[in-house]
Amino acid sequence: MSKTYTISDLAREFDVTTRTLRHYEDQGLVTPTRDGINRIFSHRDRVRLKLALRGKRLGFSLNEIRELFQLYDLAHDDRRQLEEFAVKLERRRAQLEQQREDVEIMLNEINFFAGQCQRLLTESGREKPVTT
Amino acid sequence: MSKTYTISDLAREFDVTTRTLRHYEDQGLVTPTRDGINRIFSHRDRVRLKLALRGKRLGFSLNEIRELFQLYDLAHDDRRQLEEFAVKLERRRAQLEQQREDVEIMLNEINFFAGQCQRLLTESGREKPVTT
DNA sequence: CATTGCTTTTACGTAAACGTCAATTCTGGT
DNA sequence: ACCAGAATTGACGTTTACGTAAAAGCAATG
Repeated sequence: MSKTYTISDLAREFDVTTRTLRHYEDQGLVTPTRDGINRIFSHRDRVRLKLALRGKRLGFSLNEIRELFQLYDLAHDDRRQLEEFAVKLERRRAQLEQQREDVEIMLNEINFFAGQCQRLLTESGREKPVTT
Repeated sequence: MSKTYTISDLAREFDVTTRTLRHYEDQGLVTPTRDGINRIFSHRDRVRLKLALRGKRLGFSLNEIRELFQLYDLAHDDRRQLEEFAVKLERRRAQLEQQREDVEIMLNEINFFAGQCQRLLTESGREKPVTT
């Protein structure tokens, strides 16, 4: 008997609304069982939610995320599915490597601009010195 | 007299539709001049487009991107604007560092799964050997 | 000069990812 | 028994980022 979560447990923990969790169920990203009418989320659901939110931060759509989940679930037996999975993983990898590059470039730019800002701010600070 | 571009020049180069470029003009991301009725994009527009598309790949909204452009344009004189700019840069930096971490995690996962796939595929390849 | 090709504006359409009621229902506590 | 605080299911609304179709204007080319 492993740990379970209510909808608001997960909502709190991951800082999303309950609406979001219901929506993710509709989209097949999580598959909570029921206690009567109430949703019960498993540890697996929690993991999937975490993965989904990471995917989202990286700009993936819920469809893409679900597709990966499905392929991961199905790809164990079927060879065709497995090959398809491998292909999609390659695409993702390429995309992620592009993204890694983008992140580095932007971080460099931001560091540069932040430096400029600091310079300008401290300069104008000296022009108009504080009374302390 | 520096180089200029037509709408389809840029569309081709960056692999977007002309509709997208018009939309970006509406949103104030690019500011082409006119030759009669036709748009003429400058080098500056090209740079901004490139920045905008990088921002998009990282999941930023057009609003956020435009905001950064505006702040960058205005932040040279006004100290308040400059401080605001610095604050927003910090937020972006935090977000990008989160994203960098996300990318690394996902790349590791993908590498792991891709490895599994290869293993399974070559295994099943041996079970059913090719006739060559 | 007619066609082809690229451009324009206007304007409605759409998919994704939830937000936001509304109307109930359930449950724990007093 | 009763009330407050979560939970539920619809179902319509909203924002973003374009897609798409329609109607029209220039420009070169055969």
